[in-house]
Amino acid sequence: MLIRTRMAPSPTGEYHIGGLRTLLYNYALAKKDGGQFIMRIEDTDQKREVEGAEERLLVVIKDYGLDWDEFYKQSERLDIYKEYAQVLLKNDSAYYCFCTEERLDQVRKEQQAQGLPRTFYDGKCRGLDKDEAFKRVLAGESYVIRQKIPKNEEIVYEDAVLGKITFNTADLDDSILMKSDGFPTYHLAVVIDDHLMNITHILRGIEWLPSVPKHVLLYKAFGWEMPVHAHLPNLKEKGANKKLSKRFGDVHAAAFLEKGYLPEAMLNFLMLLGWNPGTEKEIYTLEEFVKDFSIERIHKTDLVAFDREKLLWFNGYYIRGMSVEDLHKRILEWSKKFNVSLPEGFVSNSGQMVLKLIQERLKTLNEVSGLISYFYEEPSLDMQKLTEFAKDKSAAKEILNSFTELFGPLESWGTKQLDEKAHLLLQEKGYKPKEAFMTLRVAVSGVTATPPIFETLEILGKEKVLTRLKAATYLIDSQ
RNA sequence: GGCCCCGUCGUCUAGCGGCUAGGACGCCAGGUUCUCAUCCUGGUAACCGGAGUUCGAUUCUCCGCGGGGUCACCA
Repeated sequence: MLIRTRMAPSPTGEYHIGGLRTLLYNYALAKKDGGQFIMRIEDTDQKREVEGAEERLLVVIKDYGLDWDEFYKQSERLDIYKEYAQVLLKNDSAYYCFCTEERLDQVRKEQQAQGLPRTFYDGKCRGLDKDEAFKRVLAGESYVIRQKIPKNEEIVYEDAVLGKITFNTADLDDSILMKSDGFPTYHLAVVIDDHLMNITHILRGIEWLPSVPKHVLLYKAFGWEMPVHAHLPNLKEKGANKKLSKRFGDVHAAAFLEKGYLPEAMLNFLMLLGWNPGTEKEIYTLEEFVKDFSIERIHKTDLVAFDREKLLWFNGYYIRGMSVEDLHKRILEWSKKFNVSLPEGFVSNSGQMVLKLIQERLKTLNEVSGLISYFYEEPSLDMQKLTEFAKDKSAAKEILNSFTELFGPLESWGTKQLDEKAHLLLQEKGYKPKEAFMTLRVAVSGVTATPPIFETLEILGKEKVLTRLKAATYLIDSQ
């Protein structure tokens, strides 16, 4: 039997990074043996729908390199849900309920006042005569359809990850299946759709676990076979037992892309949050993951920390592993997509020479600008930094003058020659490597951390280097 | 609070009765070195607690403790 899985997001906001992980697992399970992955938009709550959310969510999923084989929208399937709700009504698994929201609020308040451990529907309409109820419906009275939960019945369910779980229907409420606006609730729609779409496996967040018995009952009422269900641990912030929160950083899948995280790095990071191959392999392409993934190796836990430091490491790892050409191309595409302006010199092919120097220092693409700025614009010099490596101001100035005299007459300008000449100079003048090179580094770049100095000088070019040495010397003189 | 789930280094995890409890990120130290980064080497650090089963429990059972989820005309 071919495996068919699905992802069923609601267009109620920006796509969450945790959703991407669930999607990834479902995707891998289906693709592993040539099955299908289905995308289904669960837009049955008109009130919560956010303008443009559906489109953005589909775009971001594709931006991460994932795709689907079939696509559905629940709002276009309303007739189907109505039809199947009738089946439930007929076989006594559901009933019409005419209670108003005001009355339900009132019931809840009373129950709370009584100090009951939980609130529940009091079953006022549960025993209504069927013909009587139908007449009221025909008369145009507003109604919902509720699931008729059997009293005190054990429901045993086998979770593919968690194992056997037993529920009792006494803990369940007669929840609403069909809303008064004619839209189904999640419980009804999900069961009907998963069945009609031949979904064989459902991997979803563990927050859905409590609704399983309702679904079991629904499958039973319809006489349908229940797909394999498996519940996944949720993502939390590292160090806090809280769901991912903006307070700690990005939570939207799209935001990570904008920051300059690579899809393949993010996917690799996500794969290992709740699953592992049982070997020590941690670097995974999507293809390899699809091949190795299995439900059996999903970790049985309820919360997994989203370690942003490890994500950063993965991203740097993937950046370092790329060819300079590819990385350069990726950075240009990224800057275009997110309207990030880069120096013209960097955008041109010669930018690759600069990129080569900073590649191993890059963790996210948005760090590029900060790391390359002094190659393209004059750095602002800080007197303190400029002189702190030499004995004093005049020593710093002397060092800069020596380098100016050394570089000025040079006809060829390459890393190797510069290196040799500079070291000869140090010997001759008796400068310590650190004081000389750090002073030089600050003078030409404005910062204390750069790629190796001679490579930096080579790319900067003789003209710029001499200009900056002059500027640095002036600065010292002026103070 | 009722119900349900979970519990190995700080974090992600391996482990499926007997291991010096392994790997990765982080952190620390050393090496490379003019800085940063990379890279290499080494190190740090964990079985929630208590009973029970057993010759032997991280592993099985029970209780406790801790954490999480859920109790809507939201998904």
